[in-house]
Amino acid sequence: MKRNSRLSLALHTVSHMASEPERTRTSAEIAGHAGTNPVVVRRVLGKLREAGLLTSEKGHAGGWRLARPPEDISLADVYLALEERLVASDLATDAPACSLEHALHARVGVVLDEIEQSLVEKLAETSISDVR
Amino acid sequence: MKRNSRLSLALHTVSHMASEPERTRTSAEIAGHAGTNPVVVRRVLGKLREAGLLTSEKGHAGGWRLARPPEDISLADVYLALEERLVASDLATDAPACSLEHALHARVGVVLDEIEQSLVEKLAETSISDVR
DNA sequence: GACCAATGCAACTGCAAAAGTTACGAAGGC
DNA sequence: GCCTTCGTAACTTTTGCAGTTGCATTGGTC
Repeated sequence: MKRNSRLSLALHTVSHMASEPERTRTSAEIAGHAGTNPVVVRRVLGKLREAGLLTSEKGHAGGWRLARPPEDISLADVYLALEERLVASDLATDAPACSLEHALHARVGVVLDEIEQSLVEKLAETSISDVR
Repeated sequence: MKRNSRLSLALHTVSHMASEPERTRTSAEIAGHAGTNPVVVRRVLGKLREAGLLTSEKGHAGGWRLARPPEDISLADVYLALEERLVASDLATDAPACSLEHALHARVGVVLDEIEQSLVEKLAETSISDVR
C-alpha cells in the first residue's frame, strides 16, 4: 500500500461493516481481511471512533461496530474523520517569502479550498450502504 | 520543503519570469531565489520545457526563458506540465481484492476524476500574468 | 480472584519516495 | 582553448508512514 492506504482501509472496513452491522469485529480479524496489521487497523479506526462513526469495546467479545445505521454514514463522513486533505498542498501553509509568492499561494489556495469543498460534497452524496 | 514543493517551485519561478519575460535566468540564480538547488531547478523546469512552456539555452549567456507570452500560460498549464495528480489516490490503481473493494474504488474513482478535472478547469481560468 | 482476550498507546524499526548533492559530459559564447 | 551553462546519472540524506513490539488497561469467563 502506498499513499492513501488509510482512506482505503477505512472505507473498505466500514463498507464491510455496513453489510453486517450487528456483527462485532476484532482488529485482528479486520487486519487479516485487509492484509495489514491489527495496530494499524486500530490507529485508523480510532480516528473513525473519534468522529463518532464507530464504537469499540475492550475485553472478551470486544471489537468494533458501527455507531450509527449504515445509511447515516456517508463516504464524506469517513473521509473527513481521517482528517487528511487529499487536495491540500503545502502551498497554503508555509510562510510567503516574497510578495509574488504570497499572491500565488493566495490564488491557488482559494482554488484548492473550493476543490476540497466540492470533493466533500460529492462524497456526501453516497452513503456506505449504497456501495455493494 | 515538503510535499508539493515541485509545483510550488514551478509556479513561483514562472510567475517571476512573467514579470520580466525578456530576461534570461540561470538555474543557479533561480535556485538561490527559491532557496533550493540548481539541479532540482533543472529537474522541475525540465518538465515545463517538455510541455513547451519554457526554453533553455546552454553555454555563455544561457539559461531559462518563457516560451510563450505570459498571458498564454495558465496555472493549469504549469500544473499539468508536472504530471502530478494532486487528488489522485492509489484507490484507483491497485487490484481489487474483494468485490466490495472493487465497487468502492469505482465509486470513489469517479468522484476523484471529476474533482481532478474541475481543479484543472479552475486553474485554467488564471494566467500567470494575472498573479502579481 | 486468576486468567485470557481484546483495545489503547507509546516507542522503535524498516522502507520507499523525494529532495539534495556530487560529478561529469555536452553545448555554445568569449 | 576556456569558461559558463544546461543535461543527466548516481549517490546520500531526509522524511513520512506502515509495520512491529511491548505493555498497560479493560472487561468477560472460569
